[in-house]
Amino acid sequence: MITIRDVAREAGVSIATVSRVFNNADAVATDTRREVRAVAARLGYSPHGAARSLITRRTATIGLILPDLYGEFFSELIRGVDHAVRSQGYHLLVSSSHADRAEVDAAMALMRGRVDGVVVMLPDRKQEHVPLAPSRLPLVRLGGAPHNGDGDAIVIANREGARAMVRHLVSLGHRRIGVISGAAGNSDAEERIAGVLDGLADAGLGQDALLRAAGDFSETSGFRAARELLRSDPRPTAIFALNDAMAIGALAALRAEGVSVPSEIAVAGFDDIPMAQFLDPPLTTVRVDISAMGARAANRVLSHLGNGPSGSGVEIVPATLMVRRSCGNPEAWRPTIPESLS
Amino acid sequence: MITIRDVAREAGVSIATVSRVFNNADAVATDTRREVRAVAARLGYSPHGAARSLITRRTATIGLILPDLYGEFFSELIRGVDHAVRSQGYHLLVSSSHADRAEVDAAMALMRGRVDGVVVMLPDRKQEHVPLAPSRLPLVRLGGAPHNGDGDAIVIANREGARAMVRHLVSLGHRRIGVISGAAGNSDAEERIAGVLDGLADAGLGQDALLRAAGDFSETSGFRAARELLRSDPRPTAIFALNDAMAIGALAALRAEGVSVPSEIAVAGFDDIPMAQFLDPPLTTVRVDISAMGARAANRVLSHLGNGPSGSGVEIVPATLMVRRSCGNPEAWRPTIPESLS
DNA sequence: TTGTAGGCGTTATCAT
DNA sequence: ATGATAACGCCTACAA
Repeated sequence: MITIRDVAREAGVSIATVSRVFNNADAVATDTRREVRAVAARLGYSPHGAARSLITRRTATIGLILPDLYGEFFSELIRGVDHAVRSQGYHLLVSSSHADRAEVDAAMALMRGRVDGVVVMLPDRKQEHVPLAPSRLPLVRLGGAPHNGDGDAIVIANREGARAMVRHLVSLGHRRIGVISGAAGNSDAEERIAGVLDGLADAGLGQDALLRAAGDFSETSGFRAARELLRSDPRPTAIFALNDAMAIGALAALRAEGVSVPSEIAVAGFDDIPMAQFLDPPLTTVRVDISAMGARAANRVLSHLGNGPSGSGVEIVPATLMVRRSCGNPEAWRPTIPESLS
Repeated sequence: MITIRDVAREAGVSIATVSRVFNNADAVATDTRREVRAVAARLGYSPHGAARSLITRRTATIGLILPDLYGEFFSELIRGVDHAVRSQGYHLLVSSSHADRAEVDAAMALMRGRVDGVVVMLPDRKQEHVPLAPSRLPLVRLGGAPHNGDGDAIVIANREGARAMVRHLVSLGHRRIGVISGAAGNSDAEERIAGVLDGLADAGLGQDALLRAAGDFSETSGFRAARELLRSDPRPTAIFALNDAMAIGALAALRAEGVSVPSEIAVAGFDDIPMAQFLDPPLTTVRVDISAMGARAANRVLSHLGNGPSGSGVEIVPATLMVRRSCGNPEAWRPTIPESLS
């Protein structure tokens, strides 16, 4: 390994000077600086991150802890976080597939001395109160319930979004709505259920307008749940899956059963799967800008590190109702075509 | 910050002993070990990563450098890499959005002392010969051309996949095939073009069977290119977009123009967008297991670090032709339904 | 079984 | 403007 010493020796200066050059300290003669840079380039030297952060007490890295990495949701999320983080000169340390709280704690412990702050998405509701005690790192929670005691958080407007969807469905004349719920204990799912109830209440409809079927956010569970809903009598005229993956599963089930969508049964989803807009039959969804959510979380952490404007508390990311028109109509595709081409 | 000293003092032992406990050294009395663990837990101590890796000369982290993070491709990729890496107790440092070689080099320099090895996906063909010189890290290239001088690499069977697709299209009777090419200079795209030519040659067809339109792997460019292909006379009976995103753009264009798919014009794609199978009109694609590709790359790096079986050289990930039947037929959806449910 | 001490590569504080 | 040197938190011979 080639160290700062090698550069110093080769350039005929002290290591302090080399260090100054690489830290853009001003008190270095222009000639010296140029010489050092040249030698460093020739030797292929670059500072050692670990050594630097040991003395500096900053790693220029933020950690991202996720429950799982599946589908476009996390792709978007990581992209948002990465973008925000890099724009401030930080690195991104990703750790995913943490099914329970113990694993999250372990991941956080492993991150000590590797990151300056961390964005955490908890896998489960009952594990939502993050222990700020052991970890003294700036921490921002991502997703989950809005009111969650202490700490910063970026959460989705789950309740409002679901409420808007139900109101929309009711306005289309639906009086019997099947809801495919999310993973048990998942607070995003629970918030959305609450929003569904809100929406029904808004419309003055009772619980009999609601048929529930259990899902776990997976496509397979959506397929299964939709088939179950079809067996109820009378069956629903609309199915609202609490995330897009399950909505897609539901579409597959309806197609398999020969049910036409949306004329016989309308299908709605929730989340952000950009490609959902290309699906046929059409899927009305509540869209969330996941990438922006990730960026906000990252910026929040960075703000605690002294970068950018500071903020704290719970921030809510809007969930917007996206209505798709019937699919046979070319107009329905219009929104997917860039403005400049239409 | 709470250090190993604090634990040592509190537990009434030396820091060496505490260190031994945390490194599972055997030469520690059971009582001592238990006591140290208890104190550490009470104090919320965990070893400092930077300090540890400074002396250990290993960071237990591997880096992943990517050109961009868009769509499910990278989600899958990261998932594969993350999984492989974590199973060996390593962390994952992600750095994306590197549009050109200079940025890749910068990212690699920044990673010195932060990672033990690195997986790099180059943004561009002419930048494919990675400089192993400055970086002494184990490095595995991901994607790109198979024969690329020195170094390890995991690449997609681009040529074979594209060839299979063309042969398939020809076997369906298509004699005029529009190809939407990929980003200029992108070697995956170039390999696929070569495969297309192979396929035509196999069928004894000349260049007149091929209509080319330029794309850049974006959905928008696919839309634009498809519209261009429609204007040619005679127009193609099949359109093969060199990745799925462009294929989706092409579908939108055909729909906008009122062309029915696949009866009037068949559309084919390339890559791995799992959701592509839910699209209607149906999209025949060459599927690549991106997640597995990421895992292989990671394992290759890890093998150079002494974990698992060693290997070297270029490894090729298969590209499989996935044929979708007509969409009006419920059978077409069958493959998307889990076995256990059908 | 446990403690002592040197050093990992860098930055920061003093001198000069 | 530059150089010596003490940390930073930890691991690991070597001693005890």
